[in-house]
Amino acid sequence: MEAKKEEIRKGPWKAEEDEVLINHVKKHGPRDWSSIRSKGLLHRTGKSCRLRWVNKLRPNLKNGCKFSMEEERVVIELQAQFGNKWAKIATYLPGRTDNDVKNFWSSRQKRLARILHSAAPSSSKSQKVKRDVPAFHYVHSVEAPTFSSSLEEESSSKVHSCSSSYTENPEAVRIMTLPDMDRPDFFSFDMNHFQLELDHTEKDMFIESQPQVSFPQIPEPQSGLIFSPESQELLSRLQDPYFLDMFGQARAPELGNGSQLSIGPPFYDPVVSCTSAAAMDGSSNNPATPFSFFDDFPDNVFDQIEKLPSPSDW
DNA sequence: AACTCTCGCAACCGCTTCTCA
DNA sequence: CTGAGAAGCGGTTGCGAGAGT
Repeated sequence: MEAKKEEIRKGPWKAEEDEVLINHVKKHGPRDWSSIRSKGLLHRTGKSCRLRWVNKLRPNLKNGCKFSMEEERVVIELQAQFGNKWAKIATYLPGRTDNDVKNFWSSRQKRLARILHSAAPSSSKSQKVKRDVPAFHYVHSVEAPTFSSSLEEESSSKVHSCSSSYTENPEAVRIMTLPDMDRPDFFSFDMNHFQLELDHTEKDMFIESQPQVSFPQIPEPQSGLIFSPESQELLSRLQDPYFLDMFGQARAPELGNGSQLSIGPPFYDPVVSCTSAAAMDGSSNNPATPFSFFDDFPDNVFDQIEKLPSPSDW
């Protein structure tokens, strides 16, 4: 008649269960998870109880609060430094759990992968759907691409200037790069590279502060490209310095030169950041503030980017 | 209005590491 | 030292909500 003692409940937690779990923690602290079930308090595994506590019930969690820009930055940099050590990364982000960080990262990666994949000529069929061609004016391109291991040398590679508003944002460092993907199928366009033009001052600053990486090149734009304001905004984000971190370093956490990262252990107050009006009311994209480059990539941002010849052709 | 797609999130699974008898 | 159980961690899955068609 009554449910078997062995029956283990799964799925979403009820408020009553949460209450039982909270009471248990009040009495015994966040441990002895298995005893919750063995005492018959809940028909959940200890593992499940622990997870529920850690991810949802623990005090001071920032549930329902989007990652602030600063948090994004931290995650990107720490992921580059530590790899997928979500629990470790989460310790730098008070109020965030490893699950939060993991979900944040994977969803952004997925979005980015989709966007980049849609840039591939072979997959262009799937990209037309949502938006019109973005407006983005390439003013000119200069010099031919060169490949070298030196960033200084790279700075003379093929670059493009553009008329988007990013040029007015001194915070924006103007390089984007793509990951050195170890999955050959990640891009079907043969790892063509991207690079945007630096103005000299900022470029020099960037060069001084960044590791040397092989810079992808922005494919030669077709003349007269016009991108929507939305895409211009996106493209401006692509020039965020942390874009470089994410792609250039994220895949090489074990590199000995992780010291090139600019951050150290906990260095900001994400709670404050979370509770700021901008973070809470969704206005964090206020153009007056540093942008969050991950947000809202238009699906077809790379629609007009042409395939480059593979480096072996150069 | 119905359907599809994408995203964010919660929770589970399986493996590894830790603790303790 | 060793083995069993507990705890921790990273990867994956499933679902609901919202936006787009």
